Amino acid sequence: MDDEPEAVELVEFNLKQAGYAVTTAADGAEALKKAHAQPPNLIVLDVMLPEMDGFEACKVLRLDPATAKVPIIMLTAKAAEIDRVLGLELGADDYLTKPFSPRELLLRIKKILARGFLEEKPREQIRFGDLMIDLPRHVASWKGKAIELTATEFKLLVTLAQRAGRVQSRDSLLRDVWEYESAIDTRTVDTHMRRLREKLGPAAKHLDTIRGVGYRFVE
Amino acid sequence: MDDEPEAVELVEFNLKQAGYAVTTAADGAEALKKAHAQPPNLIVLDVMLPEMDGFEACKVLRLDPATAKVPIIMLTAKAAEIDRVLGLELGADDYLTKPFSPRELLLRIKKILARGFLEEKPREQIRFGDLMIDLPRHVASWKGKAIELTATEFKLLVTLAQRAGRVQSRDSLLRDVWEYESAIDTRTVDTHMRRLREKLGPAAKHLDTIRGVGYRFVE
DNA sequence: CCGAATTGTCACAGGGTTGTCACGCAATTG
DNA sequence: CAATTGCGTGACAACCCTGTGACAATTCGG
Repeated sequence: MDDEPEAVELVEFNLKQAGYAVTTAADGAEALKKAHAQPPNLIVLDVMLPEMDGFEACKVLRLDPATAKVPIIMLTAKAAEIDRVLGLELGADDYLTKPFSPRELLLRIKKILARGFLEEKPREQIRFGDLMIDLPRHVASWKGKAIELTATEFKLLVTLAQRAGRVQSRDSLLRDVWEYESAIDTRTVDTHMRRLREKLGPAAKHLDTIRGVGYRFVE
Repeated sequence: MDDEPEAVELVEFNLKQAGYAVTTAADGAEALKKAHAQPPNLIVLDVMLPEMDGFEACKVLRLDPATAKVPIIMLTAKAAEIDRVLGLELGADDYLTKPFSPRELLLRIKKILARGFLEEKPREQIRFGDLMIDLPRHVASWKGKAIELTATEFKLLVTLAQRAGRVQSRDSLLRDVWEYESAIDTRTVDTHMRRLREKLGPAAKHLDTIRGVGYRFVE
């Protein structure tokens, strides 16, 4: 996403060399369209773009829910523009002044991706030792062997595992798993915990009971 | 909120000069009404007020959920009153003895606001030396080793630690930990303090008994 | 339409937790 | 120094909480 074709190619080559999947755009409008259609993990944006400049594009990217949280690295030709990048609360995550070395850009990208990936994105797979939970496949397994779980049991396990370490009260579980409004006092949660434990077998050691408080998933 | 009009004006002038938005009240009842309608960030309260004295007003402010957490600075004419301010678990955050300079008051205000705003969000983890209390995990540990606590003991410890340094009366503890309405006079609190101390072992040094008043968590 | 699986509720028992009391000691008061 | 007040302690019974077995209601698939 740059205005100089050869510079774009240079960056693209280097990033692909480093193992990243790269998509390019000739101008701001095209970049926005592509980013919206398939939000990338990171956007490198040049301030000087035909049609729509980088500042404007950045603003639009931030307003679009699809791309609002995608990290953005801005490329500026003049050092003076840095102030605008940082000062105007554009939401750019980092910036680089031209000319820059591809290696420099790579370092910045790695840094931001490392930060972002570790904190954000709900994992599609959760692993604790020999226990694996695959959300999209809706399957849990112990030492590679699948565990047959009903829909409710699976949701309960996922809810506990996603907040691993944290104690969850019965009320909170009824809200998150059963989507109940009011906290009815029944043994529903306990019963399902029992069934879940039975089916998990040795993996049930991850499920702790905190008397008087609730349940907790531990490593 | 003072009983001497000219003193009120002096304080008001100085605070506005310093950039704060100030609202005044002629007596305790009016102060309570205004504070409830639009809770301020901080309240300066004179002990000597017509209609309702500062002690009473302070108590009411603490009971009202809307103002329960608003910092309060008490102004007292006599040094002897300080004991009541601090000892009776009124919940005043600081006090000043008359006569005082506006500059002195400003300093206290700044100090309290700085503290309050920085610690705004209730911390999820509380550390005092080798003692660590993890609220979401519902775990307390000493030098990395977990301490087995019952639900009540844990809540008692958290309540004390969160108001570290302040004395908590048995009544106040019964309200916060046990959620009792009336203050039943039993040895309940004492018994649980004993059990908590036993389990804490060396960490029990943080738990002070203030004879005739209550308990306090110290560093 | 029927049978199997899933799911929510209930009663009950065991054991940990908790509130209360009596008692003794230490600190405070006069 | 004696009396008083307040706190720590040990013991204990009642209670609360959780796990469990059972069962009916519901859903789902054949």
